[in-house]
Amino acid sequence: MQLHVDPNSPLPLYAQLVDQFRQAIATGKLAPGDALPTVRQLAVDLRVNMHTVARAYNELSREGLIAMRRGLGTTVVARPRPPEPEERERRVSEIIREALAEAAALGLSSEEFLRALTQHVREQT
Amino acid sequence: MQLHVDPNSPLPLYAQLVDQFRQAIATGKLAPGDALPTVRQLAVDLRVNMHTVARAYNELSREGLIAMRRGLGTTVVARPRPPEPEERERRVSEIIREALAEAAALGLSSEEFLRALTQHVREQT
DNA sequence: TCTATAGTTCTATTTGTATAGAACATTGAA
DNA sequence: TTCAATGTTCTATACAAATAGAACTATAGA
Repeated sequence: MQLHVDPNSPLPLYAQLVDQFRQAIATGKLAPGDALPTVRQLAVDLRVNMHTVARAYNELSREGLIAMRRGLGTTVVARPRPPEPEERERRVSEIIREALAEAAALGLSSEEFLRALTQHVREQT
Repeated sequence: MQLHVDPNSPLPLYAQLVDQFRQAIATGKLAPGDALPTVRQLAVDLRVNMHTVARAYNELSREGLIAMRRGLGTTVVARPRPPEPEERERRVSEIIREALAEAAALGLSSEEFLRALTQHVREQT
């Protein structure tokens, strides 16, 4: 799993890590039982402070996604509870709205973006 | 133009403002010549400090998107230079990749997301 | 039991964000 | 010229983020 942090981003480092792990777990790239790098190791790899990694892990732990145990390391516990259909609907709309807005900022109409996505999905299969 | 800031977001307030204005300008919601709220006024409206708004405006000014003039106020100067086709291509891919990842985190396959987007676009017209 | 591993806690320092209040500088309009 | 509007600069304070280093605690395995 490739992780990266951008010290110049206005998003705090710990939040960048949380986002990436949350995403990886939600999509199954990290499955329950999988081990995460140790706090110290990841800190060295990313050239980041141990406490910064620990903070990210603690956040994920609070959410119930991972479990940290002294001497043992950290492992994925569970995939997040899937949202209610209504909430899910709302969030899909939000994803679409945001993607279209970003595409528009590049000069793409909704139709053009839809075409690009269609092609992308076709190529994946 | 409706603006909003979330004090609980890990993204700094000034960065939230920059994002929203950059987006509005890029999509044409704010066109060259349009006036932005004054630093003081927007600070009052958003219940945010004057310096926070000023910082956001300064960032946008540095990018050449707006011009601030004492006594006159702040106006949109230009739409951002459109990226080269190659760069544009790359960024569209990135938008797609991210949207699909977020959709996947909600349990949607690429095909399901494509279907949702198709429907969304149809409804817009 | 001993030891290495890995998370936890503590203190301290630096930097960035946000707030507050005040004063200053420039501009257009009265 | 005078004034109000608007951005600019300055000082100060509070808090969060990030870093650094050290010591502590729980665990599995030799």
